[in-house]
Amino acid sequence: MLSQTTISPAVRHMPGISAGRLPLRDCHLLSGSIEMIGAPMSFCRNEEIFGEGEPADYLYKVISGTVRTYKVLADGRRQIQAFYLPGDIFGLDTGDDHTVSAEAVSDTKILVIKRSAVVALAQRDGDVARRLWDLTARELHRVQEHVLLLIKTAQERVVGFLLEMAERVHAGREIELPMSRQDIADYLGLTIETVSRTLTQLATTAAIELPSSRRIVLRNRAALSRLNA
Amino acid sequence: MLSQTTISPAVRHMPGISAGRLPLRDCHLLSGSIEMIGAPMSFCRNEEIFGEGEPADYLYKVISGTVRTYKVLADGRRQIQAFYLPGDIFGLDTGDDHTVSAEAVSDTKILVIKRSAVVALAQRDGDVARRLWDLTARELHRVQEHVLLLIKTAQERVVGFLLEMAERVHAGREIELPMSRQDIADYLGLTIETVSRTLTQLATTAAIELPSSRRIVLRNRAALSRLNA
DNA sequence: CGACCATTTGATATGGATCAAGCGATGTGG
DNA sequence: CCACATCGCTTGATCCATATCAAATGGTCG
Repeated sequence: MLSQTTISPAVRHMPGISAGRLPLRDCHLLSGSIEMIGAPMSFCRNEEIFGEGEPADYLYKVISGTVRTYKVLADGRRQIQAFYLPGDIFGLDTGDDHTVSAEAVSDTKILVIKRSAVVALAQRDGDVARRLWDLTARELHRVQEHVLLLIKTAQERVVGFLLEMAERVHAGREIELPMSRQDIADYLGLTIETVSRTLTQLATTAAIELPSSRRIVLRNRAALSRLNA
Repeated sequence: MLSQTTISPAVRHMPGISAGRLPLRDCHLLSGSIEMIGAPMSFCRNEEIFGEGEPADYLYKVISGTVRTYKVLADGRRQIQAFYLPGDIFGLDTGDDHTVSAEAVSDTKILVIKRSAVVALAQRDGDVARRLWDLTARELHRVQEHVLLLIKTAQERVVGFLLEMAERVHAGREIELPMSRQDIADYLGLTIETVSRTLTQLATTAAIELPSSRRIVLRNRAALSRLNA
């Protein structure tokens, strides 16, 4: 059982914040048009950013690196809800308390923003409020796509994941995955073995190429899209 | 392929709306505190309310009956995203166009509200904006729970569904399901046969009772919660 | 080089899908 | 009022995709 009362590392580690003072800094919070107060923080690989059940006093924007949010079921199964890449905002999937835990997938820099400041601003400024709503609606849409992934076959899930990642990192043909096979498996509701087998099978049929386990070349996007159901 | 240009029945059938005039009526849109403009409409069993890809110009509040929203994959599989019961608001899971289709599960009365009116109101009134945000966040939370359901075993999914429905209809021990086994199956990512078998098995172990196929008595909630993982 | 960890590969087991038949309620026409 | 069609649901038999268990491989760091 996860503790309901621990303080999130994002607060623990940040001098000044727990004392009620936020380091002032201008930065673009919401897709680059609203000036906002935030503090940059660093997390190393696998470090916890916040835990399920903790008060959700902050919003987070990924500067560099990758973040995973997840839940662990009673029997130990872990479901990854989302991966957040540079530019993505997370932590608004919530009411008063976090309903998921968040960890750094790789060494990560994150902008931490006091939620109450944003909410207060939104109360006065309709545009900010609209932005917050849009962000949440976008997140909702993403989770709905995730639901669709989870009813598909293993091959369709893996292909869907690759296409999603390719689009989000907007790389060319080759993508660098920041997460492990176990992370991918827990995101797709599969086992690590099935993910691995599916990737090698895709490589065998020349749809992809695997220069290394974390690098994947999309060799035939048309074929992949066809396999995406 | 679903048409991208058809007009939603909610608009087609409503005299006055397509002509730009909304019947004026006071009603409580957002959990009962904001006066809003809306028009009541009726849909009979299995009638379409709106279709995927249509412009999302309205929000909907269920007065009586039940609504399902769903997507159909290319190969014909149908995934039900949500069931909406009396009091629930749907149609805000979207940007400009509906990303899902909506149908009446049973004969249903729905309040139809012009989206632009709500958005305009939210722009001026921070409380309304906050309400919209909350509603979307709540929907997000619901979908995240749905994701968790989909990685569980068949028995856990069915039990989870029963407990969810019991809570939402806040009935006593006996719940009346408005939807068919096929609807339940498409919500849970299972087949109709597996849903049926799981229910009879739960009945055999005395966790539930099945007076008729649509009526289910939760005989042992503690046992059910234990089976919920 | 050797330990460690992530990943791949192989062999087998199993939960749920699929295919197929039976059953019970509801409705319709004779 | 009954014979019969229809539809939703249940039950049975078999199959298959993915999980599970187990071992081999490979890459990284001391």
